[in-house]
Amino acid sequence: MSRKPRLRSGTGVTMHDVGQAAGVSAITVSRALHSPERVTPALREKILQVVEQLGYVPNRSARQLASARSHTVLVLIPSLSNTVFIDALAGIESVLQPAGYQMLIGNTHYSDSEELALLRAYLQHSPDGLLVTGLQQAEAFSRILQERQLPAVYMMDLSDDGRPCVGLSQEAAGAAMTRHLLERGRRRIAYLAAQLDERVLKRLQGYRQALSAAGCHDPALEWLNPAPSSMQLGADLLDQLLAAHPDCDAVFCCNDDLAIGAIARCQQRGIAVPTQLAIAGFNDLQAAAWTTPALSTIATPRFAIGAAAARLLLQQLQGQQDASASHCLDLGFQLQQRGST
Amino acid sequence: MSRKPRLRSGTGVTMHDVGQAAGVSAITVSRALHSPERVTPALREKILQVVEQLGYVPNRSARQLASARSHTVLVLIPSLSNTVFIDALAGIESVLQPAGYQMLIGNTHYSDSEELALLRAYLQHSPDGLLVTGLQQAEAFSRILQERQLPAVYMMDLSDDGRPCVGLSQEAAGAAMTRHLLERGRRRIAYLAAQLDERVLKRLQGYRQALSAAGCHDPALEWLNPAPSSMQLGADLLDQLLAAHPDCDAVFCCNDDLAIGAIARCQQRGIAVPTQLAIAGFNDLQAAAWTTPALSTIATPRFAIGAAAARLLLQQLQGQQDASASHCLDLGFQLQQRGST
DNA sequence: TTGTAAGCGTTATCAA
DNA sequence: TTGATAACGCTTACAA
Repeated sequence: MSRKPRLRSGTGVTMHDVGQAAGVSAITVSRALHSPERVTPALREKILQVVEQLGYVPNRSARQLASARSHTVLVLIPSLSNTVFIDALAGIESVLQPAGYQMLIGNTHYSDSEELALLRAYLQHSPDGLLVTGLQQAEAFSRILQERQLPAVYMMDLSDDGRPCVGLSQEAAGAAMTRHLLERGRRRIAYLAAQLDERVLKRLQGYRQALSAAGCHDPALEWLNPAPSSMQLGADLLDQLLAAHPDCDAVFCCNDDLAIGAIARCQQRGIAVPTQLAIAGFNDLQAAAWTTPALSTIATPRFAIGAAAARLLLQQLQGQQDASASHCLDLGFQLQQRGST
Repeated sequence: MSRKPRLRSGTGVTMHDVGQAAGVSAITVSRALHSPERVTPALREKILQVVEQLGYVPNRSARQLASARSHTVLVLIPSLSNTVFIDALAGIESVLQPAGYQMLIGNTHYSDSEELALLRAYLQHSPDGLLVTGLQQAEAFSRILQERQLPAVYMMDLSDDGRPCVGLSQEAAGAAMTRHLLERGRRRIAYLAAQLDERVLKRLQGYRQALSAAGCHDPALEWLNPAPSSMQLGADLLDQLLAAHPDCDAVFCCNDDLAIGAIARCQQRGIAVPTQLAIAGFNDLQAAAWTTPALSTIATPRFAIGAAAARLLLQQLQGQQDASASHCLDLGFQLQQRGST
């Protein structure tokens, strides 16, 4: 009675094959690979040899199906073209990969609804956990996480509701840069912003606080544009701003891209930076140190944030979290003063 | 006889459950979802309703295991911090996601051995195909692909051995920029390079050809450094180069990062660009248009390359490839002349 | 410490 | 057009 042969993935070497060749059963091979301590050293040695010989590659689908654990983490970031998130990704990778976890990357394109759609789509992979950028998601988002009991760690900002997070206070950072400009003697300080995601708006809050405290907040100097950030946009917005407010003596750009465009435009227009106009950015991208003059900015520990968030998530996955401790990790920021202020 | 209950992933709603609720069998649900034409429209409608109602989410592991197809593509890129590859990634994503394919991203860190290790590791996911950066891999690499009959498309360069690829002639691009500098009247043209991956070396070949043809090739002006590219390195290498060869009248940097650092250093040192020294880059990153003066460079269609490579791979996966046609897609490049030359 | 039996959720095969 | 049955390769539960 010939059984019907089905397509086989990979080389077709299974645990069963390895077991036969080593004179043991499949389950022993499984143990030798995943819980070495439960198998006699000599036996384990032999099994590993056979694995090598036959070129056995474990089948992850089968493993997932049987164990109901995917060893997979879904990472949601707003953009691939923003170095900030790529750096965080690199940090995540540095932790997840050695731990045997796979990361699935979802690009939300700064959209709540795309984010939700991605979550739904990636649910098919039954990720063990999530790393999410920011604290604000679509309403259904957290409901789904709760229904499925999916652990998540939030990155880049600090939560005030007990959700585990790793990041920095965007508000404090915005305030810090604004105070720096005040200390440099500026009073007509504009906030130039694009994209207007939650982090950009929190920096705006910090900017407002600092200026209000100093008694020089002027809402007319908040120059906001929802378009995606770019150097070109930075240059354009600077032109607009100066046309409307020629008395402006400093521009705090919500990120380095805008700031680099703004500085270049000043060069083109012969506006002296920082004498006539101080310019500040945010994030400390590599290029910030190489403009003329070099750009003052806020350095953010993106790689460390990604790595710490991944570590925190792994702890949760491995059940090591104290339900008591609120896990909100503030990794801070650093003001990089350079020539532009 | 109570069966032992096991951990269930996700919500625990299975095809079987959906089938029961809709009064059909599981297999019919499967067909309703994946081959609609094989199910009565009315029935299909009903099934979809139940799917919605119960919040059914297909289990990808089970699907993979049963069908021996993972709908997953492994993408190998040398670096996450280089925009060039991120752009390609975005192009890939734009094709793969709508087609229902998942991309697994492997970061090789510019290392053949890491690349091989990644391939081995990701084999566990039994990817249906590969998108690989560059043409040069470790020896075992292609052997594994052959053993497993894994289709692969190579990106960023043009193969001369029939392997399917999408990219541009790095050599021709290197030659084109060099000829441009010659046309601008330069004769002492240096090649400033870092990282020294295969693409950088091919551009070097193009540079050599063009200069030899013009009778002004001087090997002493090839300034190569294996360290990772950075703006800092570009500035440093420029200093070294000029110290050794003060008569140099143009510098062709192997990428924009180096070039941006070099231009900034010229500004700092008061070297007139391009009058005294012309500077050219490669890739046309966003920042290239915003240096002072703006950087002349070679624009490369990264997004399009990623997208086309993904499309080509999908064709192979769906068995639409003509074995006859050699699939080597040259998407070309464009010389962007700006102020620096 | 090792093995046996059963089941994870889906799809391929074959039959109705 | 639909369904019954048997895999897919692995791991859990339990027994030896």
